Amino acid sequence: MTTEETVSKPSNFIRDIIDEDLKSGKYTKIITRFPPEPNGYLHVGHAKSICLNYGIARDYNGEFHLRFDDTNPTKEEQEYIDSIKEDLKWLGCEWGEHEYYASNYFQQLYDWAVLMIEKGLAYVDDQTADEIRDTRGTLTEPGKNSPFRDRSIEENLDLFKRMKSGEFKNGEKVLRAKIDMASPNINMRDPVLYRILHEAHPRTGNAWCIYPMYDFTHGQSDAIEKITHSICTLEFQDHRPLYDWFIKVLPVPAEPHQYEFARLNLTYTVMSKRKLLRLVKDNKVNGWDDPRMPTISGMRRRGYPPEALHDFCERIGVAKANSTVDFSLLESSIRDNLNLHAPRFMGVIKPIKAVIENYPVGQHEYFDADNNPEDPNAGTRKVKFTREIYIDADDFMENPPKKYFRLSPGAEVRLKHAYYITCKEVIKDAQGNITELRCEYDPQSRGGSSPDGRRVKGTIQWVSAEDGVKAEIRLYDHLFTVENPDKVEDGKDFTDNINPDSLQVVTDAIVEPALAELEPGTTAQFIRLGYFCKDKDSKPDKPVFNRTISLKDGWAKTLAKS
RNA sequence: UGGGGUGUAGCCAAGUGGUAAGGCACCUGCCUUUGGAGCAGGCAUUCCGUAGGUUCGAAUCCUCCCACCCCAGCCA
Repeated sequence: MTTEETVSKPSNFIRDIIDEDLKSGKYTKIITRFPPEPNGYLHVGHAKSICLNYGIARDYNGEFHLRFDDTNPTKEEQEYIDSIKEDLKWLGCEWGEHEYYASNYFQQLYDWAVLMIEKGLAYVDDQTADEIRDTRGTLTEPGKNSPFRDRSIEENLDLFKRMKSGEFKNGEKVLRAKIDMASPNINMRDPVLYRILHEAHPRTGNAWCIYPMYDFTHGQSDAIEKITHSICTLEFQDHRPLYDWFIKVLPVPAEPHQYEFARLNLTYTVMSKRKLLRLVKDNKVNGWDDPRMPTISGMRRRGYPPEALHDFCERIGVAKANSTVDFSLLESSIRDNLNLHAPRFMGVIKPIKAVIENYPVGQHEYFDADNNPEDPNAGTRKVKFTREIYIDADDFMENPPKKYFRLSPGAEVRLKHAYYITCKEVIKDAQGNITELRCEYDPQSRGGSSPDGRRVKGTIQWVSAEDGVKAEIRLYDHLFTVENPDKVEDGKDFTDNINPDSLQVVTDAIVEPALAELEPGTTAQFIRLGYFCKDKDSKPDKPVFNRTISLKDGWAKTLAKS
């Protein structure tokens, strides 16, 4: 019998194209690129593109370039450049020496623009932005030629040079390609190549006051870097003819090709930089790295492992159909990864004190607790057991329903790693709130099983009242209450769908002391509760944890069904 | 009434003329010192957007139609 070890490598239509290009000898080396505009933070949609581009370069022994598409200084900032690089590194991308900026090519692009003029393929237009818009035509009607379209080459050359030298104000003139104002593809109706922007650029400072447009920049930058497969999202499909036109008309050093795939949409969130920026600017969240944000930095702070994001990007596939992925698919990748790798600890979010009446006052002992049942190499740690402990309020019910096998009066439950205990008495305050549980333990059940072999179904976590540490816990839920936040009635917008309960802060949780020692950024499992990531806001005496994701709750499901 | 795309299960997604992969979700059991995890099974009655056609045979080829997405920035 033979078992075929098929390591599932991602397959998609782009890789199919690359396979063919390699097979036909069109290329011998594949070069891809990730081309962010530094005008915001990266989000999980970018992660999809990164995994696609970087994954291809890696799997085909090719080359991966990071290229900032920094052609619009009115929106771009160094802070964004820095954050993008940090996020890419965290995702495990290595671009080595291949860090590029479209702004590196400004001079070459300018020279090519001059060449376009010389070939009669570009002209300086004096029309205002409004006039250009009004003469562009509509989806069904052709546009009208600009009255400046037939200027002489000499005049165009002169004007363009004067645009560059700063003689004109913003908006006074633009350089346009001379293609076809009647083209059914609006992108071909004499697109603007250069606009005047008296604005300092994060990289080039005040060296330029004219900046190339995306269409005049992207393909040529690809060609300069000898990118073989320029992969972008669907909305650029209409730009491909223009992309190809520049490549054909200009003496570029290579002939790259553009391929488009569908961008990622996720339920319960928004995925446009514009909207994410708004959430940040309007203080709907606490910054770009708020753990509720779908940004890479938000997910990092939330405690999502980068490997889980890779796994997710692999699972969703790459295709051309618009789609919205269930958030639960992302959660599945997160849980799968964390289950295997996250160390386990005990903590209680809503502590109730339980006193083990028959456990001697002043006595204590240590139990060995496995750090990760999924990973024998994770080892064990000591947890301290004492007469007074805390358990979670959710693990006790005075009047439990059927099949509830946690603690209740007279019921027996197993304390994880320790003993069986039985609740003997419930102490309440004047208002009737439970303040303390009086319990008894079975000394025979040390380690969590008894010689008589009796079955105790329920196992709960606990923390010693002697060495438990107080902690702040931030419980997160979806940022929006509906699957598609953009679907709103007239007069409303996506912010009307913000979930008012997306963040709940618990300040008096109690956790094992070992958790206070964890490095910020570490994600651990709190047994039976979920995964929690130590936040950078932690203080030595007051650790702070972000709930990354809860554990699946089978009990909640059976409750819901009954 | 222009151009460019896309329609396979609740959500993603393979499939490229030979009789509908896989994952998520969901449902059943089993197991369990996390009601987690794991294991076993179920989950598109040949309706693969719809209607025709070609073919021994069609999700795959052809034709009509329908639905949805993108494009009229001196944004990317």
